[in-house]
Amino acid sequence: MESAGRKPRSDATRNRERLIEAAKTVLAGGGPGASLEAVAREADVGIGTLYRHFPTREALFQAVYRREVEQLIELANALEVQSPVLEALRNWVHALVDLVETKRGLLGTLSLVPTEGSKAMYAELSGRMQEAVGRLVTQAVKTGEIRSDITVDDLLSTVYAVGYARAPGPEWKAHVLRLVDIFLDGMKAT
Amino acid sequence: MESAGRKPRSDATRNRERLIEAAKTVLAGGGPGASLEAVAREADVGIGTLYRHFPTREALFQAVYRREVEQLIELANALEVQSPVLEALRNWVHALVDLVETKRGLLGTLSLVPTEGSKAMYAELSGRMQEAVGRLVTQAVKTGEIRSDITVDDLLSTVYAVGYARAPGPEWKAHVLRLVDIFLDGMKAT
DNA sequence: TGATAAACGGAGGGTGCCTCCGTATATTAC
DNA sequence: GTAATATACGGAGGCACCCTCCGTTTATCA
Repeated sequence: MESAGRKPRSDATRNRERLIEAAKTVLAGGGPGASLEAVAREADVGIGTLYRHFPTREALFQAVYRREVEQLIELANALEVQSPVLEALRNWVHALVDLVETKRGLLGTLSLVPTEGSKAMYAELSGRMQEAVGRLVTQAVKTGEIRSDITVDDLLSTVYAVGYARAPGPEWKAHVLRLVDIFLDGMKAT
Repeated sequence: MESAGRKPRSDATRNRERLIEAAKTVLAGGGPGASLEAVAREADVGIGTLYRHFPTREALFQAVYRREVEQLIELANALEVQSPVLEALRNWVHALVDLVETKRGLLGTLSLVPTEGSKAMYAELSGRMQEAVGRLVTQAVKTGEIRSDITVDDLLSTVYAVGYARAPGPEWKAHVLRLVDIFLDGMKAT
């Protein structure tokens, strides 16, 4: 029995995926009743299974966050062929707002203080994401759809700032999307 | 027996005070082991007493916060006679950093979403505080110790921004104080 | 198809949340 | 001073969550 070569059991992979999905659903909202036991219940697995896959809250957070960002990167790549590019950008930014909501919710609910390790992960993912959406921005500049002095940073930091400044609540998303859309309008080439 | 006219029992007032003090000590740090039961233990009262005085987390938060801000206002008044005024301002701002730390800690530990009621309280207290420290700023401008274009808002919003931007942790206070001192230096009249 | 490494689930011990109520005491009236 | 009573106290108790541990189940591999 070669333990290193053995394929991971199929139920393990499946349960891991279900747990990440459940964690996003249950915890990201951050509402009352959010708990790791609730996550396990939602994923329809035992609490022990949750802890085996994710020994710490941090590990669970990282898994959800990583998956979300990966999807955001894929989305940016997929949108590269869409036109007008500005519309593609708008779609992408709306997805980014979802990410901010999820991240804030998770951090709040799990009451985590970012550790050194998570900061490193954050930096790596953030870099890759920036590169992916950077291509969209460059393209939009090239086609003349947006002002030429706009950078990826302008866009991302504004979305983050707006998203974090607004207090969480039922109106959060609508409010943030509205402001973000105004900003996107402002980016249009005159 | 006129229930409305009766003086509050002395032990009640005392315990209330002890609870507020304990809440500040135990919760503001926000570290693990922070809990309402821990607050009651620290205050040396039963858990029932805590809940009688502060039926909700919000109520406890408000009591601590209000007391802190009142003290900050008194401090500003007391410092009006100190000179140089810039030194008085510096002392006051350091106390403000403590408040930001406490407030962040409490909100985090109690995982509160500000309600309408607390926002109103916040606005009222914030206004009174601004007025009190505003006199210090005005005076410092008059004596020529700081640049004449400095406003109270410049000072307060910078302290808040710096305080909230920096992630909580053991280095938080040192870091924030350093940045704030740099800003204060920058305020000096040339 | 059997052996076994890997994964599962949930009981259980500890803690926190909040309520409820019997007990204790500060205040008031006389 | 003392009795009456409004007021406050403390903590037991019921419930949920946290996390660990381990007996049971199952997917993989020979």
